[in-house]
Amino acid sequence: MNAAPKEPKFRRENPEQRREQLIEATLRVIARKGVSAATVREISAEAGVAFSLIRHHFRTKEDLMYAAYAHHMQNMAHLSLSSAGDISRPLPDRLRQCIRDTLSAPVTNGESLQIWAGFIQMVPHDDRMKQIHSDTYLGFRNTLEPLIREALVSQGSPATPAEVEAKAIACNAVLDGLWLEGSMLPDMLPPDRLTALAEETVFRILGLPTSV
Amino acid sequence: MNAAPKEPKFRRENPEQRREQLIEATLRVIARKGVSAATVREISAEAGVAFSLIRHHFRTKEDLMYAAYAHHMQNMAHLSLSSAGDISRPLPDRLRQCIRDTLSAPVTNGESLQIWAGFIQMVPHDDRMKQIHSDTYLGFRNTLEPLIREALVSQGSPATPAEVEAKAIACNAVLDGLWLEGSMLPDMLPPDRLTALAEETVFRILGLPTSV
DNA sequence: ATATTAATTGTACGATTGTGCAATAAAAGT
DNA sequence: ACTTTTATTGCACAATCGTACAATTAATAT
Repeated sequence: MNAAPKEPKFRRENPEQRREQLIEATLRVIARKGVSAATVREISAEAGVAFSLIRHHFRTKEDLMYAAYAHHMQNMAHLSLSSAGDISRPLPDRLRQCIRDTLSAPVTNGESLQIWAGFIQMVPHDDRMKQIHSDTYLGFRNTLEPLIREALVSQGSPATPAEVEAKAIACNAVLDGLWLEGSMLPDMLPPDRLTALAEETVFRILGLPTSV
Repeated sequence: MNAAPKEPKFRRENPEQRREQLIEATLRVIARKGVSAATVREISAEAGVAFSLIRHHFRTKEDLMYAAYAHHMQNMAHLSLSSAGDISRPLPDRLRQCIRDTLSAPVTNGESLQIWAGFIQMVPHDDRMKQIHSDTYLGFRNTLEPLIREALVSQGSPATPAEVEAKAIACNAVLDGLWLEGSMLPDMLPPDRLTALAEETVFRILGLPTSV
């Protein structure tokens, strides 16, 4: 009788894609309502699936959190430092680009901070969180260090490993601090202002000419 | 028969003191196990009282969280900047003292960071948290600014309001960033190292002589 | 001593949580 | 067309959450 093509009740997704959908739904929920609101039911509703599906793709909810944390951190690091290795551009340009990328959306952004803070408070209580944390943090600094070394060398400044490390930590701290403040008080500290402040401070730390 | 003095089953405490006990128990629990573990039952166990007592001293659990957040922030600010106003000491000394107080325990400290991160993620979703946040943050910067201004004036540097504010933000960012990193990686960045890095960077930002 | 006050306890309740498991159905193989 | 596979759903469950409220009991006033 009825030859109308029945609409399928759900789509079978590639497991890998589905995992990513669930991870991204998790991050959206955390950004919007905080970690405490990131329940399996809320997340699955955000992803448009039944809440029991989560446990088919992730052994526990914790596993989903691990995956979401790693995903978010790798994403932030990439957004911040993707221009660091572009050797076709002059050094100060690259540095400026990294500073700008770090201190404007979506990296410097209230939602990113929310996600970060939510995860950070789990780190001390969980070994796998610790692992993800130190991996991504050291990855960030290891990408930044060559830039610092190059800057010091170009100035004829002493570029001993100790010196490079110290300056890298200091520059990293400036970026972290401004990222923090810019994310929390976006009206008071818009991206242009943050970028200008960071450039001047970083260049001053490195002894580079403060271009004007 | 038995004239043994009955041991009272509990002590009636001054409400004000009890409130503070509960607040401090809350902060200990959050520091040790994270916000999600800070349930009324866990907190009251930490304080050594029945869990239903909490709701006699705080209208809701949220109210307890507000009080704990404000308490923690005021405490941190005081620990960090208590020497800022001591005009009997020369400026560089005061600056150095504030830097050291900020970048060593108990301010720079994994547990303080835990507490801070736990509360920070509540800020965007709650107006009273927002209020507490901006109050304490601006309070911190307003205490730091006179120090910056004094430093600039002592150097004969331009100390226009805009200039002072910019330098204050930069110095604040350095402290925030190093506080963050030192709290997360205490082994890699012990207080002495943090303090040395901060002094050099802050003095360089302000154009003060980098004493050696 | 006795009465009054309110800090404290004990228990119960509905809501929400992560998880377990059987039923269903979409997609791929035959 | 039929079977197989497994992604997906739907429902139930115990545990834990914040809250409500009546019963205690320490402390104070009379």
